Amino acid sequence: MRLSRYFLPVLKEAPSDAQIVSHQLMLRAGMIRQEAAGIYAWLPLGLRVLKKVEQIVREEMDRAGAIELLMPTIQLAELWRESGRYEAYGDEMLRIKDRHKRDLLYGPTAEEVVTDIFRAYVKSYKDLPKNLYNIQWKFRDERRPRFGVMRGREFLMKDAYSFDVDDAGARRSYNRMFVAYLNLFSRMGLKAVPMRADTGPIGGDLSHEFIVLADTGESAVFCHKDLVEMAAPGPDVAWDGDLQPLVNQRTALYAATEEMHDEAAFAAIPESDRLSARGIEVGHIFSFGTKYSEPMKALVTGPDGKDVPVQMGSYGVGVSRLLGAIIEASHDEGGIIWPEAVAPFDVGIINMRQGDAACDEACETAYKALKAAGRDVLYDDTDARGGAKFATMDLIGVPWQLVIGPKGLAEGVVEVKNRKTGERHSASLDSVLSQLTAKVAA
RNA sequence: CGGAGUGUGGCUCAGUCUGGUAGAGCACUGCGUUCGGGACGCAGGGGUCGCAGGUUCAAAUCCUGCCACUCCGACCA
Repeated sequence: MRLSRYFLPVLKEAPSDAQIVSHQLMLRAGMIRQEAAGIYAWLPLGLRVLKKVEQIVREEMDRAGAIELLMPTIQLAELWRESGRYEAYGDEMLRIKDRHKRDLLYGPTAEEVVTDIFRAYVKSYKDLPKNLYNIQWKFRDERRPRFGVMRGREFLMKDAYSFDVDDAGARRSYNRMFVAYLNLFSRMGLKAVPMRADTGPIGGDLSHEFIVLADTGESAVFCHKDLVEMAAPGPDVAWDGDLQPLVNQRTALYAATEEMHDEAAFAAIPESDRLSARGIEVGHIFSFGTKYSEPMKALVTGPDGKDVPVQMGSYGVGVSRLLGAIIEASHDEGGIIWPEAVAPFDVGIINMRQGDAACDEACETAYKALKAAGRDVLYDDTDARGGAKFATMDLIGVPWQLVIGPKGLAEGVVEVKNRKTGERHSASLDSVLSQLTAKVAA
């Protein structure tokens, strides 16, 4: 992408409405624009990152055996009356009527819809287990939206729903999501710690929140230090085998949010291993049995010929919230430091002297070569000064910055800078290009 | 929903107390000089001062009502 043709409205100063660093940086980097409290337009740069985060979530869900579908944002009130949640959900639910005065709502979650879909088609235990997920916009009319996309009213959520014939199957489904979540957050450069959680209005008895540690997090958290440094299991686990040992490895160590905190259990940990911090909830998984299948009559016929309500679980990831969480966890004075897996661009080209024939030519060569190698490239071909170009690249967090200017070219070299470490080195354009194009294969 | 605060050009803000022709910096346009970490000069464009009503010769400024946004709390897959 040539910056001169792109839409990247960066701000030198942070709008005064933004209080926390991720919100300020998202606004300054031209990623989002607020349209109303808790409602944001995703500008081109923000959308790029959102799509990359979404794709990682999708890949890890698919790997764990979940199947993607897409459910509507607008749902029928009738389904929620069946489950009993239409009245219970309260003002957080945005309720609307169509031209026939029929009660509709903008979905805050999709247990009812997915249960309706499931019950329409699945009748036998032989079709189980199943896990259906979608990545769709949700709306919750929060009393107090805040912190930009961290607690928006409209937000993008991945929500998966598992269906099993018995408790043991439901447990296996839960474990698959547990492990998938560890991998998924790890791929985004996040250290997300699973913590025992309250099940809230969703109900059920088995639940974990996945918490990213950050000073600006909304909840206080307490855990064993080892949990934070524990590496993710990786993609090659036995997805159809027994994942319980992997889960136990984590759940054996103390970890709880404020609501579930047990002071005595925490005190039992050696003091040097205790971690008391703040965190951002980026995922939440539940196993809740027949809470919905029973009232909504989602029944399957078991091996004994008898109909039983299906055992369900639901598994959420706040996709749009993750962008805020990543920035909270990874930034400096200059701006955002994107982990390479989610960076909006892989490489930035800085033309230090736009209009200089030799500079322009070298930049064009680099731009074409990197694009041909499949890299996402942002070429700053504007006539801004070098300093401003560096500032923009740093602000939006481009991991690799290729600096091409008349001074270097006179000596036959260009410069490469790493956003995260700040390290730079000079080399010939050819060798730099072979390095930067090779990174994509790695 | 309780408490606190803020609405003045795209952004950051001054001006409001004490009413008298709407300001600055950044950004934007033109010309010129510059050019390796957010340049400089000259000349420009852009604002129903959140909305509505009231007081007054005169309202960004005073009064009343409303709206929006932010923060703290409560709340919260």
